[in-house]
Amino acid sequence: MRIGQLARRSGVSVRALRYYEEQRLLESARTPGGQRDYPDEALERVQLIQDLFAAGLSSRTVVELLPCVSTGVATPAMLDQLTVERDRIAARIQDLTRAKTNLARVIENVTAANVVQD
Amino acid sequence: MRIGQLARRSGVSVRALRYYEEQRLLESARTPGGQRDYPDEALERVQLIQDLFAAGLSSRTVVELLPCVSTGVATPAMLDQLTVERDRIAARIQDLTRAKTNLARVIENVTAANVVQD
DNA sequence: CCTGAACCTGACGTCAACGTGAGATACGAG
DNA sequence: CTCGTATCTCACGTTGACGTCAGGTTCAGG
Repeated sequence: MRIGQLARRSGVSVRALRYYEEQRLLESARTPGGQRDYPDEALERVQLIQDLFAAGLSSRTVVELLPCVSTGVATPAMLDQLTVERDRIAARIQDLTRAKTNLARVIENVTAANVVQD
Repeated sequence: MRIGQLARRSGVSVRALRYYEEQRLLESARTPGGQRDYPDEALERVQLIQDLFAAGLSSRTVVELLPCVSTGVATPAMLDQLTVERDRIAARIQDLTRAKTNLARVIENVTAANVVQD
């Protein structure tokens, strides 16, 4: 599969895929002409990378954790980092939940009676 | 209260407070000598700003919504934006929850038996 | 009056995850 | 062989929320 097709399938840009390779998050074989050629598993991998990015992990962290995420084998240090990140995400969820509750309360109050003309 | 004290109390940097003023998120009186002088309510306001930033709102969005958040009075457009932001946060929480579940599963699998020496 | 800490206004630096050309090469159909 | 589209490698631009440095001013205590 070439880069354009992988981009369309995964929903990320061609530029992003090249960036992932530059960051060593994703590798590719090359055609004799030098164009990237991805195996089918690349699709899952890209989606996983997006998930981790969406969770707020940096590319540096992702590149450290990807091996054990995909192979299931980890060093104690990697295991440590995994739990650190999981806890960070949990804390972030708490923050967001608080913020959502705040906004919802504001909406309640405003909806009640205080909507005003422009 | 001067800027250094507000910074210490709120836990944000002096630079950040000046930035908030630049973005019209926070105003200040001035001493005859030109130094910023904040009322006590500024502390709550800074914390609110931090909350909204933490929720992923941009300063532009915050400056639009702050009036109704603090006064409880909104135009229909503001009400709209409020719900948009609340829903965005809700969606983000979903994403994070998925990512957390993923990481937790990886941790489970790894913890089982596959921890390896460095 | 003096001094050190705190404050002031620019204005440029940072960092991550790409966006956006520029100019050249590869691929597939006809 | 040709043409159009896809892809390649630099390499600089973008965005947001500040960090940081420079050079000068204000404030409070002694």
